[in-house]
Amino acid sequence: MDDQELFALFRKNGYKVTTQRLAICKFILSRNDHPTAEVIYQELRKEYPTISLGTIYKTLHLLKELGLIQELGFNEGSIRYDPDMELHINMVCSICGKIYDYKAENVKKLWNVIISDIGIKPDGQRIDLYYKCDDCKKNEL
Amino acid sequence: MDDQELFALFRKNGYKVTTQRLAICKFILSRNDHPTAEVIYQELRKEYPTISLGTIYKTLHLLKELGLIQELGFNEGSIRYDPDMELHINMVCSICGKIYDYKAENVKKLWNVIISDIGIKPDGQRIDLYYKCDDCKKNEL
DNA sequence: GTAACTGCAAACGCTTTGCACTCCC
DNA sequence: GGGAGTGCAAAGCGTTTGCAGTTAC
Repeated sequence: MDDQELFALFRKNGYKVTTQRLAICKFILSRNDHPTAEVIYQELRKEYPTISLGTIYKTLHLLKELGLIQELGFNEGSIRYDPDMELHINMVCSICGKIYDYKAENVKKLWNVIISDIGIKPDGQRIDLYYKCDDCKKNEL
Repeated sequence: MDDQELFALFRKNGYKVTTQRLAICKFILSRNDHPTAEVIYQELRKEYPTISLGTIYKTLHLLKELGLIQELGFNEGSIRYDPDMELHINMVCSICGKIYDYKAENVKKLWNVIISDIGIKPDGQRIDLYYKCDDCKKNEL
């Protein structure tokens, strides 16, 4: 999604285009490790020293409303933000908490079988798979 | 799981058996709607007026450590506690937030196919399916 | 008897809110 | 110019922690 499309999407929904919104939006859309608000804040502060956490949260809510991202609550305390709205598996390291997305045609196919088994119309889904990542496995010895 | 088994499990792990622990434990194991700590507190307060939220949280952590329950972080703010440690789908109403578990042999079978596709050894998983429950669908009209 | 547990209240951390100032349109 | 958006700081809320008194064993 390029600047043009973002501009259009914001305006269409009656929101103004600001430097902060663009920056937050482009940042979150470019990451697939599901950063927390704090991580986004610390990263963006380097380029925009006056940006505030309040603005980060308000913008993230806006992006959620526009359907660009989803919120994933974990029990580590904070919420993570995931810009991938398609069906995928969140691969979560059960030790360090690192996350990456796993996407495959077969997952979609099998998921559709499950959905039709249950017989309801889904609004969305969240699939987490907990495992030990390579780095953490090494350090376990 | 009856009282005898709970007693044994606690003692085996070096924990004392107290009235509060038994009550919290039996309460959470008997529910499949994944209550929050606050809900557990309000319910148990009826029978045990002096029980405290602190004790609820400490006991829930203990039960998690013993592998009897899992914590599910949602973005509504609070954590929910799920006593079903087997593979299942959390059916979450995207409007009212009500949850029930969906379990089926076919889900396990299909999930195993996905796991072997990915090729890792899983530590656990969490599968949420968001949909509109019958009550909420009715009220939408 | 004593170590572990409870209840209470204070502390904590993430998120939300309110408000004066600023900037988009 | 006007209203939406930002930044700041205070408030909110679920959860954790510390400690004196209590209980299991």
